[in-house]
Amino acid sequence: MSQPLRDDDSDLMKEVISLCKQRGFVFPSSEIYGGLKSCYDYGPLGVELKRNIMNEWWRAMVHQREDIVGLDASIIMHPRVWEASGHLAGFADPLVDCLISKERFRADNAPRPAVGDALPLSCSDKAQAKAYQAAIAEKYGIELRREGRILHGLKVIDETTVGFFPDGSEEAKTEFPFRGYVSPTLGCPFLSDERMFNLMFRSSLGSIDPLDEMARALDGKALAAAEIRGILEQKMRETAIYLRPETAQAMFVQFANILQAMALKIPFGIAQMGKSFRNEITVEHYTFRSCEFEQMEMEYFVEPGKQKEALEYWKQERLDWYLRYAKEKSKFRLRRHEAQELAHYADDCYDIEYEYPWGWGELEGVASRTDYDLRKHSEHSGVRLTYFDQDAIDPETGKKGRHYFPYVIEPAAGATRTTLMYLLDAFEYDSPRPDAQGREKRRRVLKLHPRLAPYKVAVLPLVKRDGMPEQAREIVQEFFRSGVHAKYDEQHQIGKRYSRHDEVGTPYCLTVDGQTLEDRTVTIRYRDTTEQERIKIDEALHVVKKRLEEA
RNA sequence: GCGGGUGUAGCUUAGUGGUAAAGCCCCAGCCUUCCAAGCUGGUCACGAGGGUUCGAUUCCCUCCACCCGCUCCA
Repeated sequence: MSQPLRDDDSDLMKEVISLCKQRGFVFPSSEIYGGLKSCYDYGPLGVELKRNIMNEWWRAMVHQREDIVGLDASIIMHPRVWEASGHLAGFADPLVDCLISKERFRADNAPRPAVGDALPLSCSDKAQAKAYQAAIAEKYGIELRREGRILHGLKVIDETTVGFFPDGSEEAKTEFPFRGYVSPTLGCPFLSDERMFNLMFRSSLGSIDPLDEMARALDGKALAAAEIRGILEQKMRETAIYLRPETAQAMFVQFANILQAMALKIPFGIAQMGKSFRNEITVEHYTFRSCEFEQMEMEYFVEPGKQKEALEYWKQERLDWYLRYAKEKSKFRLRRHEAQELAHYADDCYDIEYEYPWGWGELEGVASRTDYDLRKHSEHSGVRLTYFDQDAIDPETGKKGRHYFPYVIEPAAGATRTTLMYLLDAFEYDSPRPDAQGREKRRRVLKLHPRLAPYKVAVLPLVKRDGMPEQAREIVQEFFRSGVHAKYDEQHQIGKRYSRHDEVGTPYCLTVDGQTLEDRTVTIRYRDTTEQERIKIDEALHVVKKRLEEA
């Protein structure tokens, strides 16, 4: 029986991060220069794992069905793509810091008290209330009345003014500018300026440095900061391009080409995997949230009205896909978005979530995107991005033949997240058991699904003599030729080699021993049970392939 | 970005105002015929930059990175 790591999962992340670095799965990016925030590199084993995961996705989404085709679009697209999609405007969130409590929040989601409302500041406890009371007195010269953990005295006068009303007073003693909202936790109107955090990476296309243009535009002018910003923004825009914040848009932008080239009939899908980039406000949890990440997205186009059943289908299909390779099935769930949680383009959405060591977090969003994207791109480009269905009845004319914007169901998965998730899922310490010397040892093993494992098979001479290495090399060559990723290993004693392969998740070990030289048989050892069987050399490749196929 | 914590070898840890110890790993050799054995030898570290000091890994400052919250969402 396996047991969870220690008492809880709190050290699981540490263990996995450490293993990843030790055994070549994931390294901090640019580490010799001190690392770079949230950037990680996939090492020799990590790249295999991530690739295997992405290949499995591609296989399930594209190769194993007839209604989905692939795309590999340029990461840099026309800037107008992002105007049309709403990312240029909508992807910039106005963020504000509360000057008293220091909490950071989105201005558009903050509570908006009405004119005439009192603004009690609710602190977490008495001590905090006292501290905030003092801070406000010092900064703004007003003495709020404290009642337990609440501070009283502020009131909204009109849309742009709050006042300090000492006890019993009808007249505001002091007035302050009011933004129309307060900080969510404290309820405080003393706020920093709104700052836009554009989540897209901006660069410029073209070999001419836009800085020269900017310098010329500003030369000799005495301007205020806002005016300078306006000019710079203008000059920047002329050559600005953006790194895509999602792979999805290319599939809408290429909708007409793909439809035409492939003669597709609705319902059909377009799938794409690749890098995306977002200037996250905060990065966290190792590779879980980073500015550069990899996605596996598919846009599934359906007739308007059929989106609900397609959503039902895809949310289940995608959950099943994760479960197919997972060890702990109970750590997955579907969670439907609340109405106010939905993005502006969505009419419904499910998240596929995994219970990470820090709690439930998203792996994939399966969103019902309506016809928003195709409609927008059609408006902005002037190109008709509708589908003509000759059998459908046009609801307006009642006749056969209908042009419409297809509705879209989008399963959007995080490939980097999925990679982290399967590492966490596979990581395990076996129960302690005595080793050959009778000492208690716990086996550290990555119980990755065989098709995800970096090495499929290790080929090992039992000892480094008597022709065993030669025989083993012959066997491993056969695997190389057939494209099954194999590893020849002759260092250290056999037990150590087994456990090293357990640690990186190699599901099968083939061992050449004395008997091999007599009857051309080898032992095959299974990672999860450590049990062994004897098989013929000539069957080894077939046996491994079959196991991989059936796993 | 703000608040709190952390930073010594590939990994896990010890330690000191006089340039550092161990276990595991790794490398070479001996030994070894199935689950991290043993023996011998070896490589490798005080996150970066300033300051205080005769002297800093240790004290101070700044930066960088990581972890935990606020926020985000693939």
